[in-house]
Amino acid sequence: MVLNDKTAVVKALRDLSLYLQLQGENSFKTRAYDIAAERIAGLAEDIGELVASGGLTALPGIGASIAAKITELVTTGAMGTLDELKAKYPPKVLELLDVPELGPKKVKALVEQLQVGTLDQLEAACRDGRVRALKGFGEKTEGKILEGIALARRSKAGGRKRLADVLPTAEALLQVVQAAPGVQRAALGGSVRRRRETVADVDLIASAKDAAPVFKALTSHPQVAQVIADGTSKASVRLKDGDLQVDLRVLPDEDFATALHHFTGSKAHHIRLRGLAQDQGLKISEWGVHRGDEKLPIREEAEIYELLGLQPVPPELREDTGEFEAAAKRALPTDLVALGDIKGNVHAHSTWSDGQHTLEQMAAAGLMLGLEYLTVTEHSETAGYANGLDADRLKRQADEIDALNEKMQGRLVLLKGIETDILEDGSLDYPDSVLEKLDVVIGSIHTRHSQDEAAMTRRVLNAMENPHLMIWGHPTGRLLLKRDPAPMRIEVLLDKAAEKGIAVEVNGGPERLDLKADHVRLALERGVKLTASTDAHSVGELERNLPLAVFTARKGWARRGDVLNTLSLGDFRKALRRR
DNA sequence: GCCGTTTTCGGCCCGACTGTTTTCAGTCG
Repeated sequence: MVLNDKTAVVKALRDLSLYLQLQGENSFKTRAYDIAAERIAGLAEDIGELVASGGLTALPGIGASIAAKITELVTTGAMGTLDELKAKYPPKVLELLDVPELGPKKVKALVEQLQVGTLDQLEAACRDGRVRALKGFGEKTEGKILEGIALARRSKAGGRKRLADVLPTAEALLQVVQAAPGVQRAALGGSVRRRRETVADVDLIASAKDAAPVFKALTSHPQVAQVIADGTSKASVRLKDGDLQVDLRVLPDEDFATALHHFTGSKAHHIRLRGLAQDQGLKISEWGVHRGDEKLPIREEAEIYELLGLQPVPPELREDTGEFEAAAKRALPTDLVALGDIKGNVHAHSTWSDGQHTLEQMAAAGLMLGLEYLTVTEHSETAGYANGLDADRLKRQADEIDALNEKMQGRLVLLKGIETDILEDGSLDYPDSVLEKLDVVIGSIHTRHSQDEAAMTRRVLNAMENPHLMIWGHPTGRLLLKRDPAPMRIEVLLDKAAEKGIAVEVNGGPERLDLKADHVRLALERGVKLTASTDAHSVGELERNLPLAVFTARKGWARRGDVLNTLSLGDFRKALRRR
């Protein structure tokens, strides 16, 4: 085993697909590599173990050929086929594909006929007018490529944005569309609706008899920087704020459900669903479900699934990661946790440590949100950077909590807790004599994220041996688009959490969403309970972060009963009782 | 390249929009 790195395998497969596309290879063949890449990306198991056990070909979409290439990469650190292809092209050729308007065919022409190999060279070729001289290119394409180059340079990080950063804009634009003249129904679609943790654009779907005024409402909006496309059923714009692309579709109301379904995706989900439809002599597109020339009336999305003998699939679950198998057996969860199920806030900070608002302000905000209880979990002593509490200040805070609880007369109850650091050796940051007095003990890692996998795993295993640990906070420590998850054997740790009855947090901090949805599923398979936590450092975050935690839990197939803070106060405390 | 209770060969989701075209290719989602 030379390269036990899942992301490297995924990247190699994706790159291989791109190079083969540049070669002009059969699209079904290149898609096979993309499908395999997605399969590996969604994999929870250790790629090295899978290779060693020979289990790769058991995965759908991975046959002998791709399995051999993955095995080669993992065992030798290189993939011969990929290296040979790379050698045929300029080293940075794939970044040309990041330019909107440029796909494999156009890039191939540019590389072969103009010897263009970098964004800079492509820009120069456009400015010299050499691009427009190529067959299939013209003046307009040249201009669009120039714009695309600028865009590609601006969004080097792959162009994806955090869900939390896009959601407010998306919801505001939905309101703009809903308010447009003649709109009957309107909804968000795409990866925003599926609650992907990062999204590339915003999809809006609306129904109206006359589409023109609806398109106008979007294209004339003051936030719009550029209108990319403006057709009879679709308009695309780019917003001033963050280069965010927004696509709007407007259709007759009879097509709304199938259009919404279509533009919700995912692509992988559609490919499976349409394959199943074909088997039954049906054709599904955004324009409806057809049997031959007959168009079947579809009023709601659920009818599409029922027509195929499937249980309707909630948007968050439409990723082709097992939902079809479950839907065929009618085994999909029908009680995914929802925002309205949450009775208490877990994980909050105040001015006692690094929060922005006082305990009283946080309590008042919790009350306004209709919560029954709120766990006060400041940082612990070692977290000096966050004004962590020593045992003495923790005691004084307890007095303030007692006073506040008395004042609120049970309308909202503050629970005494701590977010203790899990120290480098896995010990917690306070002696048992302090921890045993607390209602809630969250253990989190805040330092030394760079320990290797074995050390990090041992560290958390040790922490879980502590009978006072109740909740494992933001388990992997990742920061979306910023910091990778800490290396750790997540399955081993979730096994341990299940054994010890430790709950695992789904942290709704916009940058965290940790556990992530894939890991939530792993936890649930083991019977581990979750908390949908806000990790709120201000009253605003109490409200903002809870939906994000709930969305992430839902996307991981969490049901109401899997999430401890759906319980009322008494049951929540019982569920957290120390071992 | 993957896959298979009709198939080990012959399929593989489907359509809109744009620009370069004289009927369509490429890109996108």
